[in-house]
Amino acid sequence: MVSIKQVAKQAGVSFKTVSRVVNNDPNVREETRARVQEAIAALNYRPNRAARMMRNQQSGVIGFISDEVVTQPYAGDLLIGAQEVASQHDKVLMVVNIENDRIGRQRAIDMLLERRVEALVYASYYHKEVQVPQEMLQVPSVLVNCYAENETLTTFIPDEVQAGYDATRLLLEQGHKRIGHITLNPDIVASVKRLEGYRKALAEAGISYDPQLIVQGESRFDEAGDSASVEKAVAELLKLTHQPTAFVCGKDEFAMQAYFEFSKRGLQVGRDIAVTSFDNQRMIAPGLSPGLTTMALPHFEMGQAAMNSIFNQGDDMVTRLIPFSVIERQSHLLKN
Amino acid sequence: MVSIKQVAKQAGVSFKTVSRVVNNDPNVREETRARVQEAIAALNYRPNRAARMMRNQQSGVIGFISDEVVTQPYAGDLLIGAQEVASQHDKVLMVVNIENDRIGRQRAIDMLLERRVEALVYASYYHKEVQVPQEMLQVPSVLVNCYAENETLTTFIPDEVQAGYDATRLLLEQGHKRIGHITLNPDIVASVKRLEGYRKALAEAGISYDPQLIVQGESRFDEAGDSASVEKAVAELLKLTHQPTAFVCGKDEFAMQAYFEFSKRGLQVGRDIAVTSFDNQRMIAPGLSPGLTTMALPHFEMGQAAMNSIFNQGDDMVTRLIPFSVIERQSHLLKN
DNA sequence: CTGAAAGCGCTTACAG
DNA sequence: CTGAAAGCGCTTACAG
Repeated sequence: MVSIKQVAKQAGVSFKTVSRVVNNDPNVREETRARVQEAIAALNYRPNRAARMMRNQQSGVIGFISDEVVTQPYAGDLLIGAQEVASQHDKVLMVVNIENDRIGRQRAIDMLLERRVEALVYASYYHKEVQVPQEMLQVPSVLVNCYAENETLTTFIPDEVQAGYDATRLLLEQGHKRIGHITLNPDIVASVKRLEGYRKALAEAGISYDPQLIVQGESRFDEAGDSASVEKAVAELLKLTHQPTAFVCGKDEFAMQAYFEFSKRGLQVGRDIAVTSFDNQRMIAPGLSPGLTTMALPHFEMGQAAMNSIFNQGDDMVTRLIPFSVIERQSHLLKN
Repeated sequence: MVSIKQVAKQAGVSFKTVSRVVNNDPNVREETRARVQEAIAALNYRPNRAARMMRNQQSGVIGFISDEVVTQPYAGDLLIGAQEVASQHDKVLMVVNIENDRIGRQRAIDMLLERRVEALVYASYYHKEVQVPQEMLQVPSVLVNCYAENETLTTFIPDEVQAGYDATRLLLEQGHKRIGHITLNPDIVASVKRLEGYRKALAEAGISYDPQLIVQGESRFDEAGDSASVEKAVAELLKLTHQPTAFVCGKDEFAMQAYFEFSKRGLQVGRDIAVTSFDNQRMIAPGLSPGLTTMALPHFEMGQAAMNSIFNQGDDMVTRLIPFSVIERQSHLLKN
């Protein structure tokens, strides 16, 4: 790779002058600048960012610790949001994905700290609690889509309660009074918080809460995609004497399976039953018929917000709730 | 951040001695080594990787240009595979995701080259042709899940023909003679090559090719997830006088929609109709009932292979086909 | 407007 | 076994 000295030699100036041209220092004679620029173009010179930053005592890189965000569907939008803001500030992201047996958290942080990252983003593919490694505190750090018990770091998480509220509200507005809710694994935050939102919406509408309408679509030990549990959940809800006319599904996969269960029974979403859901999996939601109305996780927005907070160090340590987007398709409406 | 000099001072040695200890040079007296290590621990010293690499004229970083691989479902496994191999070689990945309006290709390559990446991986989220920017040729580069017309670079792509063959073969082995094929957009490689595999399997089984059995599930201008086209495709195939008894679906989303179309007509996959598909979307394939038999794209393996080729520069420029994995669930079997 | 010196945090020869 | 010098590619004062 060609260095500043070679450019200087080619242009017949000192390497300091080349540095001036590269950095747009106005104190260079036009004629000199042109000559240097010519040499730069001729040699295809690119300033060595690392050398420059070493002198300035900053690396220009931000560490992004990905707890599977790049392998889970669309959670990668977290990264995109973060990258967008970082690149506006002329920083580059160094991504390390950690996963069970592969690269561990310790290794990831070591690699990043040896590179002198200016800040650290720790992002999880689903909303959960994490143990923050002590070393993260050595540089400005934020948590995205996850939180620490002791609240030591600025945190960005999705507003699950609001999402649960919205998903339920959409159905209430259509006049439904009996709304079934097929929940996620009860150990995860999303499950608990969304149920809270569901109850809040009911309460607000003056409808009393009926625990019979709440069934788990996912037990604590479920394999991903186990369709048997949704099958059972739907069966259970439909055999109630006072049947639900609408369903809030814990995720789009549940909704997909529920559509099948309805279909088996001759029931049709959009005609006999209304459905809302969570996640907006682009693989599923638009492809169902009718299209699935669902609450999209604010992955991109969380990534952006997290990175913005890094550049606005004035902010105190806070936990910020980022709203879901309500993606309205047809499944929450009934047409006769 | 603490530097080698501060450690030296603390330990009462020259900074060169600290360097020796850090690099496990045997020529250090045990007692000295112990003293230095103590100082390192006390100050929580971490060698500055960038400084070290600058002296050695290598950055230790490999550029990963992601053409949406981190945002598309499971394509991120490409990154994971690449990262795994890179980290075995003590290299770290610098990921830049390029996307329409956000960061462009030129910008991405500039950022990476300014960081003096030792090699470049260009990965696409689906198998397609790309224009390789000239600048990529300045460093060792490989293409993953995409290819260049002029074959200037080592390339790793999925073996579409074999996958098409396998998907069809599974059905032929069950005795099916009439196999419908719902294809992807005919402009993409996967569509063409898989059809080639389909025909090869038929020919081998001595079954003549019937163009009536081939319908597009996706037109050239389709929106993602448009369910209308699969609805039409299935209808068209089922109204043939000599109906197909099995279907090869171009992707799992098609299969999901086809399941619904069958269900509407009282047909059941696994009893009346056999299905195979492509992609192994974990969001869909295991959740369908019966579970969908599908060809999984070798994302992880392609990432690994690409990175390995970077470290084995002996290899000549080649195009290597990476096999899909056949994920057998129940949908290709008929049980009476 | 231009340049020579010093230094960022390291490692690579070379001395002792 | 240990250290002083030089240098990687830059930028930051300071001279002229």
